Amino acid sequence: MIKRLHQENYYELVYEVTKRIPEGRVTNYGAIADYLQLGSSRMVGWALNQLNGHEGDVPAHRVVNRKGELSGRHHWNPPSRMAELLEKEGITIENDCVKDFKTLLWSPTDLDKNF
DNA sequence: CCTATGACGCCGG
DNA sequence: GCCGGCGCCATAG
Repeated sequence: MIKRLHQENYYELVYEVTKRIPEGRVTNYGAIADYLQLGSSRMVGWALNQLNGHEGDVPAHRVVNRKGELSGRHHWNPPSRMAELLEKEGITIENDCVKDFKTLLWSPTDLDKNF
């Protein structure tokens, strides 16, 4: 489990999970919070908010809300950047929403299937 | 210490 | 399925 690899603070754990979202797929805040047992999906948003600009190798654009909406787009500059990154991976965005969200949704629990 | 504020989500009506 | 209410909890002030 990831918690064993990096027992730092919770936002480091959030970044670790986010880095493992496959290209062309997305996940939501709640799925990450559940997997890490954070107790609140808001904490995932907080963690990603700390990146603000210097995302580095963390594909934060692949995290959307439970409906597939790009609720975090306003925290990018420009705000359209989030959608652009997703479309670059072959994902279609309609009305700030991931098209075919249901089928593109990836869950961190898939990681444990390898063990 | 206390209140407000979220890149959120569940539940009930 | 669409709201409103509420629970959640780290942070900021």
